[in-house]
Amino acid sequence: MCEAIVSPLVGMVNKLTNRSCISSEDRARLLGLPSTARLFDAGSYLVREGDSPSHCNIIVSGLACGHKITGDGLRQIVGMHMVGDVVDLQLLYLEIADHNVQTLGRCEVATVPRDALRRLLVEHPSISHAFSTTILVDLSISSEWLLNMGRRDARKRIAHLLCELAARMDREDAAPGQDYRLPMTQEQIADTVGLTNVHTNRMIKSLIDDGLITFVKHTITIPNWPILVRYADFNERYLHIP
Amino acid sequence: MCEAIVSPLVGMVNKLTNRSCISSEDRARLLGLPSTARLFDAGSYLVREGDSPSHCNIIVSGLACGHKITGDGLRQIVGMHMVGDVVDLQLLYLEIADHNVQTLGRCEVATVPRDALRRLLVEHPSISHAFSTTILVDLSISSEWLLNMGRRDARKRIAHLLCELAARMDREDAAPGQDYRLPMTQEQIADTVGLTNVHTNRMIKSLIDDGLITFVKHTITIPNWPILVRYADFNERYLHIP
DNA sequence: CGGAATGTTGAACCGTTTCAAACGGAGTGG
DNA sequence: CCACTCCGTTTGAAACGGTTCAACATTCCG
Repeated sequence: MCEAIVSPLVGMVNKLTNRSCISSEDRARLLGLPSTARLFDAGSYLVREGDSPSHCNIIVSGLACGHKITGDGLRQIVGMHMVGDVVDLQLLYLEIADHNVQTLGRCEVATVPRDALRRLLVEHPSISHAFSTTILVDLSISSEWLLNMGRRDARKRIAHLLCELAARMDREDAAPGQDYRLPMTQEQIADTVGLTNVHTNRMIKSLIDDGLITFVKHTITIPNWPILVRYADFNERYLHIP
Repeated sequence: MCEAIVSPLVGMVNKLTNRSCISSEDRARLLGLPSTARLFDAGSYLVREGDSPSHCNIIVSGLACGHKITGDGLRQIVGMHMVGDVVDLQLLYLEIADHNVQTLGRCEVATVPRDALRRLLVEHPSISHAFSTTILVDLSISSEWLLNMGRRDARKRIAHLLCELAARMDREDAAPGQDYRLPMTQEQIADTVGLTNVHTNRMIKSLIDDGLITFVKHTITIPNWPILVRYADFNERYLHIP
């Protein structure tokens, strides 16, 4: 019995394969990309606005977020990246990054030369197809976030985010409504849903008090999934889970 | 002097060519797609959430928007489409639409069989590259909208939107700060920035009173572009205009 | 010209922010 | 092992920005 060395890119390949049909040769090509994995502390920057890095980052374990900052220093988180995600998909086709990417909690990240990845994209349509699909799903999530921030009140907004994360989290058992680890501070949640940390705290409290969720030690539990889903007006269609 | 018949797709091809390097053969292939153009009244639906249409829509003239609706009927506009845009890029790689697309003002729209377009994508990497770039720019705009809605107050939010539209509008002279036609009602602007129509009205009024903009007969004028840009905290980097 | 859609205004109300202070837990050094 | 600090959470009270509702004015369009 010999344990094969697992590429840090398996997460990425699995995710791409789920979303799109990729031949086993193409899978092998992706896994064959030169990559190095590294461990980052919570709050490390992986990409900074204005950068034009020569490497792409892929989450191997942990969580990261993309964010932007206004002229007067207010922060808005514009996306969440989970295991298997390429956090800088932007750089596949655009030259400079227009937002920052930062780890949430400790995070293992694989690095791949941008050029090597780009070469695969032009040479193998099905790989390019898979990445494009991923970008479209990101865009779709982004649209739902706009709806969430623009048209739902604070409590629903947070509930909706928690539903989405539950649905997107990579877990062995597919059933939602289980616990999941959420290595975010309440301030970061606030920056995700466009509220203040104080008000976010009150609303989370009230969700807990009403028994809709549990939130201890960075672990979210959803005791009754259908109830939270209905309350949050959550419809997972926009996630395009196959 | 014989006037050549112009394909309704020239707008699209120009836009793609601006963003990405496309050979003249590929340009010809795109222009050669079978297409039919049609005129739509204001408020016509081009795509509905849940649809899986067999055709893609491209704006030939006019303006359209994408929007989503919450469970209790509140609307949020999640994207704006101008001439040359494929309004249902989603459908290039995903099967079902997760938001609606509706015209704003009268709108000329070209229609292309989805399969024909998809075939071009797999056969010609540079075409696929161009569309992917477009999707990434849309995603980038979406992120900036999140920042705008989440972290800027009502007046700035509207000012920022008006700057963005000025910068994105397809005009002969590239200089911003000129007039542009904006065939939207204030209610639609409200639905774009996540406010009520009443408050939107007051804020637009106050922008006008302070001389930052002019807005008569669906035409926006920006008398002093740098001042509005600074006020709105607008940085066009996220538009990735080449 | 008439009716419907859109824009405008006022006043009361409420959800969210702001500011300030206290609490709790984790990690560090004496 | 305790005292200390740091960071994140919690709570209260007051202020503010944006909403709501309702009425009226204006523009658009058939």
